[in-house]
Amino acid sequence: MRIDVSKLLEHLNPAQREAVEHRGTPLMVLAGAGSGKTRVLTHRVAHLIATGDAEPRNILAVTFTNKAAKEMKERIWALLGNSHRELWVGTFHATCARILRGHGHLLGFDLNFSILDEGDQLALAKECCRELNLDTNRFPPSLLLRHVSNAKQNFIDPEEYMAQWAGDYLKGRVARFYALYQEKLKRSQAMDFDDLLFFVLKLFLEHREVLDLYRRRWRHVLVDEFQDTNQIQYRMVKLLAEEHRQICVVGDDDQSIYSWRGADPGNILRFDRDFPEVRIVRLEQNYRSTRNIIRASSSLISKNRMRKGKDLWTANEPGEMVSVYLAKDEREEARFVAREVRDLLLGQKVPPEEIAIFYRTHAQSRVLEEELMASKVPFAIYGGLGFYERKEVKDLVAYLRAVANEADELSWKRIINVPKRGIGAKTVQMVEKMAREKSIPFSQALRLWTREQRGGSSARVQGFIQFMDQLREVLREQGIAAALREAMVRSGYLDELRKSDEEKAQEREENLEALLNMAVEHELAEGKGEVQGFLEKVSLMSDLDMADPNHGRVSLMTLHSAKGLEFQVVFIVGMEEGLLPHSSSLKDLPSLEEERRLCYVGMTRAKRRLYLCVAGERRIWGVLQPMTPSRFISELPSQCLELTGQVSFEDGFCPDKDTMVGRWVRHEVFGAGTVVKVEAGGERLVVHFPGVGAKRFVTREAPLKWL
DNA sequence: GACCATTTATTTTTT
DNA sequence: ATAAATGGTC
Repeated sequence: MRIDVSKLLEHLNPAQREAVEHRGTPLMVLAGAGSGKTRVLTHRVAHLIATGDAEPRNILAVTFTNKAAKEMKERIWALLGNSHRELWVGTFHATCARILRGHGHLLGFDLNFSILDEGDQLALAKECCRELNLDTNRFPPSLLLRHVSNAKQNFIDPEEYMAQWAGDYLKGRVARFYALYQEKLKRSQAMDFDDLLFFVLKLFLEHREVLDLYRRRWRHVLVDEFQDTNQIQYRMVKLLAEEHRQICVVGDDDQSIYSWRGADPGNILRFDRDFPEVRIVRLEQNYRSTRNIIRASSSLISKNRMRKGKDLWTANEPGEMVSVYLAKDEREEARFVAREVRDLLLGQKVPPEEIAIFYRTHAQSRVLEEELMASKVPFAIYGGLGFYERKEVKDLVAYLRAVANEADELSWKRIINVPKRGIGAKTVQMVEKMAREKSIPFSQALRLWTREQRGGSSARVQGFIQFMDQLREVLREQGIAAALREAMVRSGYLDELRKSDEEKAQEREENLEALLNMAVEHELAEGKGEVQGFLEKVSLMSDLDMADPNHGRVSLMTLHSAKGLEFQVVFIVGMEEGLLPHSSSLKDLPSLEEERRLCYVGMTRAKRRLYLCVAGERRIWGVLQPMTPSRFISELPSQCLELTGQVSFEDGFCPDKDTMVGRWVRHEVFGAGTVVKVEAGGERLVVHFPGVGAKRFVTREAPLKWL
């Protein structure tokens, strides 16, 4: 099929066009929020194909989320007029999983290896702690896992870690933990998320022929959200591209909000160094938001010192002011949001899916849910527990994993007594010991154990094994969905669920039904025998990806999950010191700046209308605490703000002087401002008014009211 | 092995 | 406030 090349370039601005047409040297696109980043990526891929510069199978495009990958694929197909299965667009993790299915055997991995999610990891970590007699108060599994993850992201294996840190009190223990953790993973033929990346890099470094294969295959490499790449991802990409140098990375340092997870925005600078002939294109025109929103956001982000610098501008109309609402407490804040949302829906006919409410922490969603519910506003919450993390879904998937990968000890142990079969911890312990002693997989030890033991639970174990063998047959002969149904019904799982007096039983059953439907769908798309692909999908998908065409619902989510989305109307709630910026980020400048970027990301999601909400007091962990408006609000230019809401502190209320700094006051003439300094033991105050500047007052006589 | 009481720890989390 | 994890008892 022929595609009109000039048509592809038609609706692009000069910078976008350059990014699409550029050839010959590495390319870095610094794309501001709403500047058409995805557009550039999709058009570039389509352009590569349309001009004949590349075959679909020679292109690798990596993203961070399945959702982004899916969107990109669909948009490219739309441009090209048909679907290209040979075109590889996927997340880093899915790409790595695929590579390892193909070549993992070179590192001793079974083709059917399992992928552990966070819950599985934690379960395994706890096991390790128990075996190592680690005091979980002093060394919480989550902390140990964090260290391990860090090590993996820096490509440090257990031996190297041990050699480096054996003498260190904490890290010496981490080292032992790391070694055992990896050993258990290997024994289970399992990998965690970091392993997928780690082992691909290892594969590339130790087996040049594999690297060469992929270098020849993927002659064009494109990376989305480049600011979010970690050390190991960067090295992977670099290895793939350093020979042909046909690489295009797209990112925005101002939207780097995952550095606490290992993302290293320094890779942007590193790219400059490793590919000195790089062509840099800046996309600075924003097509998404009104001028007021852009002005407020740009002003905020300009307060960051560590940035590459970009000037975002827009030709859009000024639009409405950014609303700052001062509420008495979180309840009143939620009521305001609910009331406003209702008005937008009914009065102004904004469709619900064009409205979003963002917060810093999940804990904040509860009041909002209650108030929205009370106002009969349809809404959906994203994040929190993902579909595949739900207990009942994980249980059922564990059955599938156990038969697909006999070595998967974690899965076997998970389901051995679910539903209850009278096989308890004692039995599991004994079988485990046996498996260790004979160095055989857990499932094999189970079989052996029934042969050697009489009485006790051995008959029940026998029954369990028989059931699993049967399940394997069903899977082989009738496919995934049939096997899931078998595991659900014939095991007695569903009966137990129905009998339980749990109030969520109904919901759980619906989830299982949804899982079955997904299995059927997968079979239709990929074929009945494709268990591995199904399990991979299940492990690598988050519920954010499933966020179905969330039609007819207002979206609630954390600021982190808001990245990459856009809405007509956006509310950011909890704009208070300690929440945004979060208290844990006040210790150093880099984390404070990341909080500012987080706020920036949230603000730039809004197309037409932006609300920032502040509560004067808030219940945190059950205790009522006075709150101060976020410094980020005072960093916005007052000309594009509209301050509304109740006065939330009584007149004359004077907190002690340590907590006065940062407090908001209202001045008869200057309007709202924040206290920036307390002088002479509280007798004088320096107050900063947005757009006016700093003013000094005698506290007693100042015409100020606390907000 | 199951159940109830007490204790404990709560940032964000694309995969 | 809350939920999960632990520890004791039956």
